[in-house]
Amino acid sequence: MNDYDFKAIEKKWQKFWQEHKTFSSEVRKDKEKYYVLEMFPYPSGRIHMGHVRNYTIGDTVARYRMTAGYNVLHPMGFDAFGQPAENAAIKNKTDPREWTEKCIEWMEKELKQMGFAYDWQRELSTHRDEYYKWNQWIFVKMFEKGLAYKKGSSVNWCPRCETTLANEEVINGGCWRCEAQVVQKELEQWYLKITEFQDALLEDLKLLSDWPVRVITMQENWIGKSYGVEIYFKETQTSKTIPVFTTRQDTIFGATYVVIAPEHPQLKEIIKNKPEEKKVLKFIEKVSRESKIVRMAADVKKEGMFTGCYAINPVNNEKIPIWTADYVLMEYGTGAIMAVPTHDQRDFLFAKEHGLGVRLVISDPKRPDLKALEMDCAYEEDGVMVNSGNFNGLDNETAKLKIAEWMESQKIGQREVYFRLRDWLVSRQRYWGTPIPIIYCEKCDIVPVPEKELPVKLPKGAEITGTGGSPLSRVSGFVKTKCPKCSAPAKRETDTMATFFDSSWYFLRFCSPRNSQALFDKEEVNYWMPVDQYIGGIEHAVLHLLYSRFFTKFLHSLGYLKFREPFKKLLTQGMVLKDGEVMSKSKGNIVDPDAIIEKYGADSLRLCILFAAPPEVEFDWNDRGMEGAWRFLLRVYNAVDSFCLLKAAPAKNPEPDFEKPLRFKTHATIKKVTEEMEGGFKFNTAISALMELSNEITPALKQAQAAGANSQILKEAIDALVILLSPLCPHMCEELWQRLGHKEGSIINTLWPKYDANALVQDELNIIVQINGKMRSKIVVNSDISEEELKAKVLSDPKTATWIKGQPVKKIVVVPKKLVNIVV
RNA sequence: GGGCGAGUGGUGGAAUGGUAUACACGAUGGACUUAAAAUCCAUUGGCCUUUGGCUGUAAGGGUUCGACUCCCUUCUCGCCCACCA
Repeated sequence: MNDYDFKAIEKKWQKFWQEHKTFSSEVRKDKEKYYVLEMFPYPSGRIHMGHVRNYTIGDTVARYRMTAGYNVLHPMGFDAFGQPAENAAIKNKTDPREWTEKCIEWMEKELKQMGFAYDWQRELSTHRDEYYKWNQWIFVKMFEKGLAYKKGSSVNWCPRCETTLANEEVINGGCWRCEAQVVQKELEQWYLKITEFQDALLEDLKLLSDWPVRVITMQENWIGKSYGVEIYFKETQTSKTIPVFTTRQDTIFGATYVVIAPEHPQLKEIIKNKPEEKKVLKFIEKVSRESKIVRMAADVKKEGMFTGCYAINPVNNEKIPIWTADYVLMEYGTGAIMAVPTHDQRDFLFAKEHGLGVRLVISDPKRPDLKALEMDCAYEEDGVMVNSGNFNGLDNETAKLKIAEWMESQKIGQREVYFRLRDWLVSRQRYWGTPIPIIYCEKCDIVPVPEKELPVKLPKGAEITGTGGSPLSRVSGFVKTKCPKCSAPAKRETDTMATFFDSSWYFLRFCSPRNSQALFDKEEVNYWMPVDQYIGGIEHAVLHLLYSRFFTKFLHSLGYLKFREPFKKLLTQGMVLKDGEVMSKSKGNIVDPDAIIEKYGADSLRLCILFAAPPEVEFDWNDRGMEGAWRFLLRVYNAVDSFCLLKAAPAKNPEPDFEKPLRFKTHATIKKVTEEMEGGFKFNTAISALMELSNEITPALKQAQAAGANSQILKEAIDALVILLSPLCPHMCEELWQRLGHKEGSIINTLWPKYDANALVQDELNIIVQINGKMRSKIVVNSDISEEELKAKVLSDPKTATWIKGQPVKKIVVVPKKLVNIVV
């Protein structure tokens, strides 16, 4: 029926690319570099539609850049450490390494089936010691700089995974991986001092103008820098200073009580020997047992009690009660607040519940007569200062500055900046990860493993049960070692690193993946980096992208990198849903890419997924889309096939009437598709433009067939169609390109076409005629018509005249080359 | 509660101040066929008195010669953050 044997074509070209190393890359100073990277996958064994979408977008960008003459780096690897391998080990008694290697093998095969233009010679996997050796190297460097440190504190603990979690890994109070409720646990753990770079991480977001705004906002919120004042309240009995942090120092005259976090170290001191002591201690005990999630749930009533103590408000020497309550967190600010019920909703609710005082200090311009006692919610907006001593009458924004300055001069407060960002808890009680390269010696304390002894290899044969802490602690041959400093018997650290550590610098390793002397070659990394276009899921907006920026800044501070930001441009692609839901095994709504490739081929799948929606929008998978993609490819294939059968054009090419419009369409399409490939990335509209071109080629081809001869304009259109489509559907286009007479090499070595501006100049223009803004007529005019001639022509148009009906013309608006609007 | 985004035919979507619904899917009718599939052709927002006209981009208002597009109000949905003082 048809000859488009996609199976044979796809196999043929995949083999060709592999044999000719078409996509291998090397540093070349004579060409402009372009590094395009998609977030590397966890090797689960099978690729899913999310991968297909992510990697098709990246591949299209990469292939376009290759064809456009750039020196392109487009690598692929595997983020191979992590829990699924360990879970499989527990369930099936398999070795995580074997399981992972097997999965990688399957996955590579599937990726190759999609025809992605990767430089496979650069492939890496984080579970190999040649890679994780450099994880350990980075860790040691951080340790030496004081940026990797161990401390005991209350940590996030997933009871199901039996391991610690970073703050970034706690989503809605649950584990990011298994969704189990996270609890707090007192543990001694390793942290990375990401806060060392908090200012740079926030400030340099300004350099990322090509990142989606929402990712920037999410990172800003996560870092959470707030400017405020630390105000010194004095406890009346002990005269101890209790600093509180506020961003609303303008409301200080409205403070009617102070709240101190239950965990606050000063709390136990000030309540000593007070009648309330016992009750308060009981409350502290109760809160400490509560999980953070329960405590922070929005709908839970805030609990608290009076401590029996009082504090002096330093601005007016007022004596106000000190309370303790679970709505104040020890981790943020100073762990104590001044409560202003009239201008903070949380304080308002708490004050109402416990009958605490209220005083209005900022008046609402919309309700100037409002009284504090009549309020039904806090007024948190701007307004004019009242009941605030010398500051009355000022607007509160001005007062903020004046009060801060005045407090500093009186030494009752100090301007401060607080961040929400916390250091990164990086140790995990897992087997399948990078061993933390640390040795504990009784004499020398914590000693990092010297560089020449790296890597600390992950031992084989550890018993993985999923319970009872770090599996490595049960491998005695691993634990027992000698102190590198004093050679006394010592013990190894048995925790492993969070896998986000591995992925925080892999983009650097791709620049020199086989280097055994260093984590990367300095020259190569500074040639290829930063990544010009990074593509991945929005779910990494904070986690992976923030950590990667942190690592880049760290290595930059050591002088290894010349750049401060790893990813110049970021595209966050939308999810692929099925029936409005995320595809998952448990829901049984998985669409298997393999089955689709089997039926329609990889090119159709690539086209379908790009045509379905713009890349950043999520879309619902529909099998019908495949039919449409398939039909289009078939039409293109058949068109090129029939074109090849035509005789070459005679020396004197007769000009069939299709030629001029076809040439216009060809060059308009080149323009449109090039713009989208360059950075617009609306592949869906690029594809529709290609379909339009194809729709114009079809009748032109019929005419040429009838005439029995070729046409240069038709040839140009067909060539353009094949090249412009090649980044999207590479196999078929390689094949067609060859049939069109280009016998040598790959289509990526052909230069991407440039549009001819002359071809886009039209002799005649369609002008829209509007009466009072409504479209009433269309006229065709010469493109060089003057404005006056155009007006005259429009007014003489009979159809226009019937609409004017002799009414006086008030105004004529002319939009050059587009329309004329007559106002009557 | 805060932030960001979105709302357009039966469906995915196009148009970012100038012909609303490009391109496709689906549907209907026709050609081909013994038949079906495939393919090709035609129609396809709604309404009407149908060679024409009215109306129409969540709802209402505004700015403009002209608004899906800009501004204000309201509604709905999605995502992210959420006792951060």
